[in-house]
Amino acid sequence: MIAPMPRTADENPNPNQSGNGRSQRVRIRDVAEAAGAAQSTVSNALNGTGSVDPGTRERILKVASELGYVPNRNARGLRTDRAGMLGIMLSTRSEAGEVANVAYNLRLAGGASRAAFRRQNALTLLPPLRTREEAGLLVPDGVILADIEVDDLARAAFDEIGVPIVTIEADPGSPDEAYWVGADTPTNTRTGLDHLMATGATTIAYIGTDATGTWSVQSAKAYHHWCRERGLEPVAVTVPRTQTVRECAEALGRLLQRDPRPDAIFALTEKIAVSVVRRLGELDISVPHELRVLSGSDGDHAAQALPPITAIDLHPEEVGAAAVALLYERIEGLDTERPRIIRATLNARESTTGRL
Amino acid sequence: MIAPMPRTADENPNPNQSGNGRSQRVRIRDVAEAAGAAQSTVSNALNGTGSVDPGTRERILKVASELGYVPNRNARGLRTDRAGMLGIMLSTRSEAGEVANVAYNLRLAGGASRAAFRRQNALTLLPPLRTREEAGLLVPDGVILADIEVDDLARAAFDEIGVPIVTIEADPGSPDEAYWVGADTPTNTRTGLDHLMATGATTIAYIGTDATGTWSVQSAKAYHHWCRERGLEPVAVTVPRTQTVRECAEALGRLLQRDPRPDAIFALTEKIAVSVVRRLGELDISVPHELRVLSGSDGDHAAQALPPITAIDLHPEEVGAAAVALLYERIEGLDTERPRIIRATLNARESTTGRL
DNA sequence: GAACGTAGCAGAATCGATTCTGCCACGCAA
DNA sequence: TTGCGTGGCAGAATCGATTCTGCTACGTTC
Repeated sequence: MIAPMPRTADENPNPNQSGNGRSQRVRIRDVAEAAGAAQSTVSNALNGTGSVDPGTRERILKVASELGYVPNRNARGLRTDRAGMLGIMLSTRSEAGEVANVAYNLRLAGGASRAAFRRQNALTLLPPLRTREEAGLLVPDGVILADIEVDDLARAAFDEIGVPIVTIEADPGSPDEAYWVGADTPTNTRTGLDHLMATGATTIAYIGTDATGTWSVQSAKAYHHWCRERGLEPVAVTVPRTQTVRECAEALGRLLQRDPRPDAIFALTEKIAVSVVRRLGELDISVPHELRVLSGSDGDHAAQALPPITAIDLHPEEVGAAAVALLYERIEGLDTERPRIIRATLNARESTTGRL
Repeated sequence: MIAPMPRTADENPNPNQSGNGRSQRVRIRDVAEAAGAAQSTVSNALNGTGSVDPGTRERILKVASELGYVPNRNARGLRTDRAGMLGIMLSTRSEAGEVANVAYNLRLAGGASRAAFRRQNALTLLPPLRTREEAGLLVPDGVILADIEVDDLARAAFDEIGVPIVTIEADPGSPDEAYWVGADTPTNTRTGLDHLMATGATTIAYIGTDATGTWSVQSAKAYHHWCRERGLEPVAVTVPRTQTVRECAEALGRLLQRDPRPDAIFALTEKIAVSVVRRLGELDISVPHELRVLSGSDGDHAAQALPPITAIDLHPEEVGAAAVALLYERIEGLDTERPRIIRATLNARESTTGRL
């Protein structure tokens, strides 16, 4: 009978092949042997825990790097009870690929992905989960919830199983919760409105959506405040969250019937802004001379419209990265600054400034 | 049946708080005790391995379900040498959020995410990785590479560390590799061209991109074949992969100068098609009466254009799900059918058929 | 009736990290 | 000199699953 091979120290002559056996990665034990130290010392040296002689530490780090040591995530996780991954849910409600602001969300996820990767953690894309049972099947160390609206089932599910949460924009259902990352929407909206006024507008209308998320709600509120402060009558309409071209055109139509006719429009989303500009082209209404248009969110489509649309860049990659950072701080129980506000910038383009 | 207390007595009055202690999940040992069986038997019963008496098996499954047992992923992974996650890289090259076909990619990732979740595996979003070292920091069980072009560094990196790969569309750099999922692009292109001809077109032009990915290359090739078969002169132009509105308008301009002027355009991407239709509106060229337009990829923007654009729906969610399935089969060494072709459907709309 | 094979299960080893426990040597104070 | 505290490290326990080994009871075959 052949004695069971307890794993030889021999080099695998063919390391490229995804062997049928266990992958022959360098273990902490190998580092310890090569450095002439105990496993515990190597672990302490690499993690900065315990007390290790500086000389010993140096030697261990050198050996580990030479051997190309990478800790086994499962072993570490088993001991520390960490999954080594964060979750991100781009939509907590919509079925299929019906995510609302596609470009924003993809850039958001990209930024979060990079930030997690830098910490050697995985960012996993979670499908919409509604119940505690579903959420319990794949438990990340923490979760980022985007596009969250009132009474969100996903938030409740993760709350119940004790997974730390950070939301993108404040959760309208939990106004006291400070663990969120997003924009200073009131300020951004006012900046946009001020810009429109500075370009000569006198009657500024507003097109938002009927979504109940914080961004949408806050922006509309800020618009009304801004108007009231100036003694202007607000002229606001909303489109359904599907924001189809037709719906946007109809909303625009309602605004154009107003008397006096607005000479500027603050459109909350890129999709609305693009549809509005296109429709104005069809109606032969000159942008920006007869009507200025500004978008509350920037992206390719706004930048490439004809004319290019002035837009507020919310920097979604930064938002994603900040969400990951805040989430780790929450997981680790650190009492850091929150919420985390990402400053937006206004990209002035022809739709408000005319040909440059 | 006795209500078995997993772990020690319940001393956490605030289950929402992420406890500082180890999470109190049910372990296989708890199931074994409650069912009066050995851990090994429970494991065999749950995994369908070894030989377990049907009665015992039944009892164990019942107990496990009652206790809400969910296996610890780290412990399992440590033993089986699996990460329990797949990676997906939406762009192997572009920096930042410059993914090309945003809507397609987000739906692709959504489909893959669901499919992985159903197997209790995580789908992790990987940032663009170019080197073996980068890829070694976070090693998934397998990886899906989308938007792959010739001489792709990401493919090489994962190949070197032995991570199984499935690509979205064939890898133009490895034509013999069959582990890919995608569309039957030649057939789809011909279907679109046939549709244009069936609606009365006689001179069909083509606008593609200069990307070197298989989809782009194959479609252009199919167009030329199709023309040759019919003795028609191909009229094809390309736009840079940025596909800005301006670039698309210029490409269209070149086509309109041709004599005879085309009466139909096959536009490869949704972005091109939308830009073309908009530009035609500006030029007062009637769609579809003077010029029919068809898009090689469907999405919201095509469906909501004015007029709505006939488009080929590539069913990206299905592609993503199939990619996950094929990847698992590759990981498990199964010799299953490959490549996996997802049948596309043609959504006929007004841009070719006129008002319905 | 003895020998043998096998289904079913219990017990223990194992994966590779972190972390607890305890030993040793050394420095300093009494 | 003796005693005590402590830095540094070795050894071993531990996390929770899978899987190997071997025992027992039962049936079958000669």
